[in-house]
Amino acid sequence: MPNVVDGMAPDRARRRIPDATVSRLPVYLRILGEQADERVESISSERLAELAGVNAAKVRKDLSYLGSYGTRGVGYEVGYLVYQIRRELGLTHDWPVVIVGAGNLGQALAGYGGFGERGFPVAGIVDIDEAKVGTVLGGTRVRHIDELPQIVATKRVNIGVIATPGTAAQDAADRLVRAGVTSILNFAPTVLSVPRAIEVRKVDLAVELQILSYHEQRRAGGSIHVVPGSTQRSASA
Amino acid sequence: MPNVVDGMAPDRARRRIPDATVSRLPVYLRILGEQADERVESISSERLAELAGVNAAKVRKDLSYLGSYGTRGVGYEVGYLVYQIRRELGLTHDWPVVIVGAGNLGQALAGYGGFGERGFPVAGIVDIDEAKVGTVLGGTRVRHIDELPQIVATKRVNIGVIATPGTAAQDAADRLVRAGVTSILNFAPTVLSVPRAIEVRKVDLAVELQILSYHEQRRAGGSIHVVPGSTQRSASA
DNA sequence: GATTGTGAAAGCGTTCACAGCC
DNA sequence: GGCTGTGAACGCTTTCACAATC
Repeated sequence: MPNVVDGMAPDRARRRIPDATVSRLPVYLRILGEQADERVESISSERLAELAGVNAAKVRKDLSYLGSYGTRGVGYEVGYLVYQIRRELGLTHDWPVVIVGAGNLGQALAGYGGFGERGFPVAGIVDIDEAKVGTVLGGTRVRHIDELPQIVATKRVNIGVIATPGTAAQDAADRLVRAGVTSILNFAPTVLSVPRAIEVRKVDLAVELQILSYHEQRRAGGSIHVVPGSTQRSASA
Repeated sequence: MPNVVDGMAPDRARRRIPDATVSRLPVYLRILGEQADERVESISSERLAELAGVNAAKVRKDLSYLGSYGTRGVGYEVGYLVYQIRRELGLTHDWPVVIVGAGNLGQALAGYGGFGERGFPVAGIVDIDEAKVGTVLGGTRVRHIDELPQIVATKRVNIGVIATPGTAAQDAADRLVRAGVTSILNFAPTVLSVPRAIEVRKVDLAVELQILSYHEQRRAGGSIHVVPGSTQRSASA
């Protein structure tokens, strides 16, 4: 039996949590936060599942990887669960991020504000284009990409965000890695080549749209060239 | 048995393609397009896999769902494969999209340009805030959200993009569905409730960062409170 | 009585390995 | 000889179903 010293990680915390579960924990966390704001103190897997758009068994399995933090016949204490998920996700402190690329997307990300609120303050935004250097985005002055190592070192940045055009993305990644960043969120439509130790996640907006296009095309009946739009009721599922 | 009229969809095209494969086809498509631009006429699964950052068996399995379009001992003809993937993804014609929300993200998406190039022209952008109506973003004038039904009907829009704050996202979804949209790309951190027939995909930037945070936290050693940053060489994987 | 936690079953997705074909 | 196409094996994820617990 693992001893619990101070409410901190028992053995459990060292066991690897399945990727699929890790990707859902942030969703549970947001919902639990909202529930806490509404003074809800206890929640069942059934209710949490409903709010998260998944099924209850999945919620219970997911939460069981964190430990046995529920009470049978009752449910989960919201505040405690928030604490445990935050701890597991490493959200007990802020993770400053640096954004590479001050184009449209970089500007939007810097100006978005939601990052900082959720524990990912923008420590800096850089661009290779001298013309963009000095302009202010979301309260952060754009600096030249050559200053990347300094920003990463002084602000203790572990996470880099690539918001450059596809052609510049590999260079951005190389610079981030050299500067000491160990995780990258890549918005460019490019497969990055980085050392194995670097964690990369990719968000490709065009890919998402193309997946939707596939489903639209299917419901239109495949090869038959239906004019898209307006009065569809659509297929079954 | 559906008859094959003109090199269009054989039986194969009606078979459902696994989700995981559908999500990779756009990646192959982009790479094949780049290869075509460089006058590459034929490509092996090995090479395509390398460029896509996956393994060769996966590429072959994925492509086999489209049909047997390769040549043993040789590889795949780039141009033909591009054609087949585009057809399967429904990219033989444009899919105009409408963006709801002209805040930071909506502006970035409208101004991005990459959408139109890849077959998803911005048919309109709407906001509920009168103050934003009339301003021009990426060549498109912002219109009031009440005009949504008109835009969807006249421009034959099937895909809606939600770029509102989380609190407004469900209302945006309701309006999109009422206007006749059948697919939604949701950037708001909210689980949408929509009719089953509506296809929804979600992109949550904060979730992606939190997944990275999880991995950073793990490499830092879990409960031990390591100052993030600078001179890490990191763990094994 | 209600609800969790979890083995076991079922379902998907990935990888292997090799027959089939050029 | 080289490379595709694919059954079979494997591993991960989801779902079921029920004993354990409050």
